[in-house]
Amino acid sequence: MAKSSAATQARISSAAGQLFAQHGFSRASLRQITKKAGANLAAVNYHFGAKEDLYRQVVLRHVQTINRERVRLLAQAEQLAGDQPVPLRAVVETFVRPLMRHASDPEIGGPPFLRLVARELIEHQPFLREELSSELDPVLERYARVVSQSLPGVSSAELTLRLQFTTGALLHAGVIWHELVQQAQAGHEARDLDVWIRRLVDFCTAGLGAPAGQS
Amino acid sequence: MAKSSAATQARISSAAGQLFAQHGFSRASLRQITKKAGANLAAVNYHFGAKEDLYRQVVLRHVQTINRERVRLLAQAEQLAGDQPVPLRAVVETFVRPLMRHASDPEIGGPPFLRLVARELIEHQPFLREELSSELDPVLERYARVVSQSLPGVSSAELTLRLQFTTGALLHAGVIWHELVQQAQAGHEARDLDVWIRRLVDFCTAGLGAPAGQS
DNA sequence: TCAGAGTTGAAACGATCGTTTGAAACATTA
DNA sequence: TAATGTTTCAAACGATCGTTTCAACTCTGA
Repeated sequence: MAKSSAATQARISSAAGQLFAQHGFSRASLRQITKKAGANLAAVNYHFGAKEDLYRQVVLRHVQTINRERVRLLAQAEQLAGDQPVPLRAVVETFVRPLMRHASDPEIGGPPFLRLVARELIEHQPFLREELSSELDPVLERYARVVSQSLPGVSSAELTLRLQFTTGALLHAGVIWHELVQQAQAGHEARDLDVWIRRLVDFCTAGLGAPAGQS
Repeated sequence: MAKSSAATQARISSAAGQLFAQHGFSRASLRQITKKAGANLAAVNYHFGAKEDLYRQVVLRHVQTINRERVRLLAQAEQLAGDQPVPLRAVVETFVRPLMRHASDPEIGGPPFLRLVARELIEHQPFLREELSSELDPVLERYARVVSQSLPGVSSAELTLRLQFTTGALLHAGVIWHELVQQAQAGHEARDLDVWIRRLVDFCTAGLGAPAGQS
């Protein structure tokens, strides 16, 4: 019986992921979600508790997946660099690529999910703010340390800020990329994602390594 | 009698601006708005039509104010440069400063309004998408032309994209700046805004002028 | 001064929302 | 098979929403 329960939860979670991403927390109704999932309306409250709990679970699942992949790639790059500092461009790649890949893969999240993350960073829904911070902040601090080794001339406060700017550029880029792909009736696929990532990495690498303190 | 009508509309519009910014379109209710404005619930539909019309008016008012100031500063910078290309850094300043100033001035919009703009660029509410695009796109194209003169080595497509990245970094920076100011119990005020803008301009200027096409 | 347009007000309408309820259906264990 | 715990289901609850209605009020112009 536990099998049926898990399957229902998975269907609801998947449908919720798509509808929350498309319409946001308050506009995606539980009736929409359960209908798309082929489940009963009451199933959400039975399996997940309140609507907020379902939302929390969906958002954190995406963010955790991306962050795990980032940490994995970053460790790999560090190993490759040996005792030299990791090249800045390689660090940025590990920061950008997992999120863009996640956004471009319909299997795991698909383009719309990026809006979900971007929206969440803007809205900071009170009931999820802390959990999201405790998930994101350690990774950002890790990146700040690694980047500071590649850029010894830039202060720590400056780098923390620039990583935030990078995050903003990345999120906005992802949202726009999604819209462009939708308009351009597909046809490009994976290669274009690589071009997009390269341009984004160009931009962010230069920004992170900018000469500091001009007037 | 027209005087009373205009005053009521202004109170509603102001209250709506604050509440839409804080809670978003669907979560800010007309009952909240009219209560804050000291007006009757029916006054919104009487003076503005539907809730969507009120929202549209509020968002466009902010965006138009910022864009007018951008164009003004850009023309001023062009005049100062004579027949030389405008220095890239100066162009970025005219792009960044009006939005950050608008966001930091409680009189005209205040910090929360930035969330409203950022959210709108993510959500693209269907009923306002076109109007917002027709307001933003010409300005972005204007900037693409000016920047391309300062950066003759970068292709037009690349620059358009980099301006989008700049927009993303700018919006995210504004949202975060608002949160930090709230946490840090003020005390810093205008000087800190300038530091913040300088750092953001450092980042974006370097990003826009990045060497293109690395692997 | 008085008819009439413009504006405000209280109340209600219909719709949708998240959540709860209690019975039916199901699988599992004794 | 009988008993037990788990999951599904249809239905309803209470609350809130945007909008409409229509009477009361206010000010203008002849």
